[in-house]
Amino acid sequence: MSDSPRHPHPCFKEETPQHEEEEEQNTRSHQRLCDFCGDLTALLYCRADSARLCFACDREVHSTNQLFTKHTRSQLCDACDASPASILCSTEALVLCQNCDWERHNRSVSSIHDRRPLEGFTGCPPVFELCSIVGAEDMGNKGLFGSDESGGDCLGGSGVYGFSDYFVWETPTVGSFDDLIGSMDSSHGFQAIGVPPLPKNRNTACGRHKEEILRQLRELAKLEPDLNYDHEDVEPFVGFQPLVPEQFLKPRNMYTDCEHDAEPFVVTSSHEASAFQWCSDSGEATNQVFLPSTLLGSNREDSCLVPDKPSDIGSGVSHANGDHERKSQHLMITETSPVFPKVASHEFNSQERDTALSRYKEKKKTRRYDKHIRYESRKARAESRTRIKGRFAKIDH
DNA sequence: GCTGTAGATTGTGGCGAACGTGAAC
DNA sequence: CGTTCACGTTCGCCACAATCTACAG
Repeated sequence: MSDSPRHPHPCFKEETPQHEEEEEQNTRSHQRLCDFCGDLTALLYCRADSARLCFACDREVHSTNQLFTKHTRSQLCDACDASPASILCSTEALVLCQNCDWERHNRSVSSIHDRRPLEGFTGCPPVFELCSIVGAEDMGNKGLFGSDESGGDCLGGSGVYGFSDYFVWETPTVGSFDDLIGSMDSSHGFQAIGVPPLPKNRNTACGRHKEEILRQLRELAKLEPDLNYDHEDVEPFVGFQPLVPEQFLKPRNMYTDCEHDAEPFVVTSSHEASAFQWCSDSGEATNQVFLPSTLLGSNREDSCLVPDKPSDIGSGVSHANGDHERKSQHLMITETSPVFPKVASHEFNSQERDTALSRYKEKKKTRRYDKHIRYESRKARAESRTRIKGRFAKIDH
């Protein structure tokens, strides 16, 4: 990741006038040609292949055998054109990789941008699913399917609705103990964070190359034999198999762009998976919180079990940071969860839930998944130090 | 509020041990 | 089913400059 830290990152540039920006964008689209055909603009990035691909080549490459379909692909970062995007900045309408996101939003002004994580996808999803994935559903309806009757959601209203939910995952599920910790403050205890209604614009996951995406999807749609199937009747996961059942059961795959991510979202049964999966639109289901299996252990409950008061648990871990303490947090919750008073999650009022939710979102926005060097001088120092078996050696003066 | 000082804390990377996982038997 | 092995991943260790914090003047 730290390929060339000394070079100014593409994101690190001054504001430019619009025409310069457009010009630059044109130049950039030439720079991000598909590694496979070398012709079309690359819009996706495959980590496994370390390749930038256009939609057509992506389909070609990853449909060749079962193994390739497991490759996770993401949109290509709009800023550096070289890394898989994992963050969507709605404010700037950009999809960004971790580095670019950090550099772009590190500054106080831009840090308030509306950002959320993006997910990759696997398999060879049909075009209408790709529309979902890249958040081009509206465009998809009009441009690909030639129908706008479905109300702005090409899958909307039907049972297959919501694939993009997995890719633009804003649903603030408690994913790690960090999140739980982050949800605690002096005024809150170990709060249940409900699953709120999905954001209205959650499907908008396109970045700067929205039009090119649409164009390529349209081309792809021409090649797709049966595009006009009935979405209600269609087998929703055909050609897209691993995504819902398996991906959901393998949390690391869900966060394939976030290898350091410490928020394993584990759904340990199909029942739970479906609960999370389909109930998001109904308010009734919003009380469910899923905890990582490591936290849940044998004490897992479908509802979140939390103490009324922050008291001991909160004070014990609220200041915690660092590996050791994080480990002990895991230990703590695992071991102490039996003593949590069992409070039905619906007993938490909506205001508390909203507060917890907003804290979660804020934390999620600022979370960094990759290693970040805070002090370059220390890094330089560490690199130049003498070592014995990897350990820093004492220098005799 | 500002400045200087002293002490405490943090962060940095490479190595190897420990650990986890899956396959083979 | 239990054991062994191979392989991949995670984590602790180390020294010390940089940074932070508290306090006094």
